Amino acid sequence: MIEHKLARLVDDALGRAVESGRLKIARRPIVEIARPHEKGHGDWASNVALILAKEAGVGPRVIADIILDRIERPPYVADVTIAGPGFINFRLSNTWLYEALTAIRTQRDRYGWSELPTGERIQVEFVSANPVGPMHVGHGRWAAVGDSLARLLLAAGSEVQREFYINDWGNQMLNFGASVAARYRELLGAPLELPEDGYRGHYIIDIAQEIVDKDGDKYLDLGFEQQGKLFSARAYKQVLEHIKKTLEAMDVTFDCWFSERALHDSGELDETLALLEAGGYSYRADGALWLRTTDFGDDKDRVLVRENGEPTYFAADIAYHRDKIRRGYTKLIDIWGADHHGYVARMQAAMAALGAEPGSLEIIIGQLVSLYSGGRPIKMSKRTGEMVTLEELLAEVGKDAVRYFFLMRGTDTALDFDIELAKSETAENPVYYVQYAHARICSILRHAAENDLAPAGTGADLALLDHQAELALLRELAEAPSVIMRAAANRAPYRLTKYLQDVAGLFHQFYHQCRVVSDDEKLSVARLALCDGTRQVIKNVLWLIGVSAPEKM
RNA sequence: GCGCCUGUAGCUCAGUUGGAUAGAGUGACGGACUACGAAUCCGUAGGUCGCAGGUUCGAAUCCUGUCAGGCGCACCA
Repeated sequence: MIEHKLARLVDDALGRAVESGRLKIARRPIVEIARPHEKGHGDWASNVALILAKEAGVGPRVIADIILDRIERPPYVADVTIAGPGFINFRLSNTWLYEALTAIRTQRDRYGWSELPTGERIQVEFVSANPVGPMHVGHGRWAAVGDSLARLLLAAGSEVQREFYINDWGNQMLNFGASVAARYRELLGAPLELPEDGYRGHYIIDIAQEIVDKDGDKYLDLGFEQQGKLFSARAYKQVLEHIKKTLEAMDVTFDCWFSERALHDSGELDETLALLEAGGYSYRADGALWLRTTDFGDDKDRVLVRENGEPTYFAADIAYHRDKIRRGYTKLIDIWGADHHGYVARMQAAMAALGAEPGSLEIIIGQLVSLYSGGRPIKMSKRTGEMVTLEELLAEVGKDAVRYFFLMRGTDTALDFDIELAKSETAENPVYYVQYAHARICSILRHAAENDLAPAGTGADLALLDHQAELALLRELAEAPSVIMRAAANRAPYRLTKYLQDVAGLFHQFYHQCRVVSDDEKLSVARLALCDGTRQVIKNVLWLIGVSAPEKM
């Protein structure tokens, strides 16, 4: 990437300045190159002279001068100047932009991807919705964020595995089963005896109805408890299938569906508890077994095994993370909703107790989603009178808009999702703005083909692209690799939507200022190459957020 | 009471890890199709970066305090 080349130029000059004794500093700082906001300040700038001023005991402009005198100027550097308080500004010649365009059109679907593997094996665990009912819109956000993050990490050169943790054990499962049993009895004529904290959703009736349809009153004589066990085992699979289908409709797939129950059955949970005890991290008090999470920064110790002998969800979760560690990932990423943030400290404490390396578990907390319709908040589904489900949202606004909207905001800010806006096919809707740019380019390329024109191959006269709109677009396209790397490093897929809007905007501007297919064949061919490169970049970045790149709309 | 997140244009939000004159979209107003997609583009207007201190060459960004909103503080998951 160009900024790395420039950083090296500055760093080399700095090295020479120090060697010659002209500049006295103890340590050379990491040279950072940034894009100035103001176009008049050149294409790239370094602030290294300002950083060094204090230590060197001379003014930043003096230091900048010293560096400037020693800096190399390869052909792609048109000009280096000092400005303001001591910024070193680079103006680049256009050749590097043409090289970037050629790279896009050579690397194709791989443009923007890292050429070097990181050597990391990263596991991303996300959604992990309880299999006791339909997913809500919040789950959709974690699905979009988690899947895009996985794609980003892959592009950044890591090996990635996606995992869904199935909470198929514990009170909620019993409760779920009991709720189905109550509905089952009701359907067969008995009065409704829903458990106090039972599930009230209509889908429970649907599930019970299915059992009635298939097996009739076969189970009616069983006790309430037995019915519950039987039905929960049977119904959760059904719900899980439903979850899977909904996620697939979002183009989100998992490499592994990990069962909590399996941890109990395999003895891994007991093993983990024994391990913690052997390490001296647990103790008995008030009839329960506790983990000393306060030793690792939690504000109170946490129960592992209840007074009644049942392990807590936390205990199972520790066994689960131990299992992950043993599978050999170099990094674990969990994506949780904001309603679980209170759980972070104890989980990190447990990781430390397990002897995991600090930082090996990253927990991303996503803030919650609120639904709106034309600016008015909605909580309930019109159809069912219950929570709006992810499935309904997908059916209503479509996969592309759902994924795009879920990635329009930083993960740590609350998200307002306006259904009417997502459905609208107008300028207000950024999904269409970006997709329109892609479709428009495809249309131009089709039009060109009808006139026997094709984008220039490599070695064509790209230097004809010197209109300011062309150069601005080229500059933006050339940034894709660093945008992608930064988004991956910051676990911030939402930056991709911003970038897409910038690229699409610059393309539309270019389109209005520069006629692509014209009588000037050479210029047409060069501009078609620019169109083709833009199309490729939009397509690649859309893939990273899981949104389609339509050729027609 | 404690912890996490968030306060930036009328509205919804960016702001690339501390840089130069804080940016988009939308809404409002005014313009641009006899040629490649007007789902587009151009122009105008709009700011005490919640508030008060501090750190330094330099702060929307870091620190402290404070106000406001969201979420959470289980032997639930």
